[in-house]
Amino acid sequence: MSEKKRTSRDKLLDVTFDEVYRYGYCGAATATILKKAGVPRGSMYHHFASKKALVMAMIEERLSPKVRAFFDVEIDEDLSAERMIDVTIKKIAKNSMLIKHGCPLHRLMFEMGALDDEIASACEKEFDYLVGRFEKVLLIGIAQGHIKEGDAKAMAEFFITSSWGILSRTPKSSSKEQFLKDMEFVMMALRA
Amino acid sequence: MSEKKRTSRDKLLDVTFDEVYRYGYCGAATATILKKAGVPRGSMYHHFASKKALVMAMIEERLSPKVRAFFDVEIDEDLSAERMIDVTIKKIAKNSMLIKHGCPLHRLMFEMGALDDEIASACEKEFDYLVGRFEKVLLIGIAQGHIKEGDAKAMAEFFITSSWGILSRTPKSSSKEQFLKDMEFVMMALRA
DNA sequence: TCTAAACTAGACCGACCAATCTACTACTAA
DNA sequence: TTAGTAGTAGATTGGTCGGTCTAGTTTAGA
Repeated sequence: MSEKKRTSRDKLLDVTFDEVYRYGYCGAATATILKKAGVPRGSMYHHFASKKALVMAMIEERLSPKVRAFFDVEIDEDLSAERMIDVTIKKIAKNSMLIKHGCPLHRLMFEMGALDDEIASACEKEFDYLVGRFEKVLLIGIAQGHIKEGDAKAMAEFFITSSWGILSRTPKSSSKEQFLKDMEFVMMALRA
Repeated sequence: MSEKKRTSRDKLLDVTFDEVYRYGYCGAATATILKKAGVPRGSMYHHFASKKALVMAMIEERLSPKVRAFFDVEIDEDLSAERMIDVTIKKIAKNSMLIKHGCPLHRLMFEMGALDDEIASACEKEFDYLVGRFEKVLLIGIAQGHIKEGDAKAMAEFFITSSWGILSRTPKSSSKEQFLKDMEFVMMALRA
């Protein structure tokens, strides 16, 4: 497997992530992706059967790792659950793209939810992963007595969906300070 | 001003609301809108200068009233603030379109936030209205002692954005029960 | 060195997009 | 009756969309 092969494919995936994040699935044009990646049409359709296939690969190889890197709680048994979540929140707050344009997974999931089952399912899979991770942390928190007793999975889903909503304001009206203030409310609902 | 004139314009606005709600601004095709409304192209461009102008009118004359009808808190000084909010939550929960496809204002605002300033501003105006209404109710709640002391505007923004996030799951994974459960967490953050 | 597969390259295709155009009809007021 | 306006009607336009096609180039193994 040559370096060039991977390079061309990788460029396509990188640019596709950016374009879909910015303009959505419908708004992202293959012609633009091709131009920005500096890759000819034939190469794209050699590597991917269709625009949809390109986006499905992008979800798995770009969006998923990025989202996990930012939204995932790093579990550290030595820390309190509250501290682990706090670190995650601060990490999100530091990423200005997330603050201004929201979570890319949320964007795609919300747009495609009713339009394409396969893309929606791929997004849901990521959502479920994040929920699972947060659930684990919340269970630790409940055991530690820092988090309210109750359905940890439901709490995790509340945490992620409400965070997504908080992050989904217009770039103009969103800010790091606003986000942190709102997340404080979210935590109030979960703390024991 | 004839009846027919209003009928044609109205049909266009009604169908535009549906199509934009379902497929987004980019995904909504004027050809489809025209076909579903049973209105010829010329009529549409007689009433509206462009697709964007059509959507701007739709926001003001359809989306805004609908969103206010569902998301707005009806202020009733005889009730407790908590009860007023509870009525609003129950009203949202009863609307299956909102539960399955999320808030149409949120959809458009999230899609267009970075793509068109005028549409984004029109949406923000509605957001600000809703925030203002909730703020008023929360201030009543604070006075009554049912709601936590604090920045009522920030609380109102938290309430709306987190509700939007909670409502923005895929149609497959969203349900009335899930929504009510999640809104209970939101209220936990606000109750005194 | 030869061959097959992997990959690049971009011209090209029909479908569809928003928007324009000209012609026509219905209504209204002078 | 007539002139002007509001609205209907849909064919047409230029541009963009995702996707196909054929040809050329590079790479890896026999």
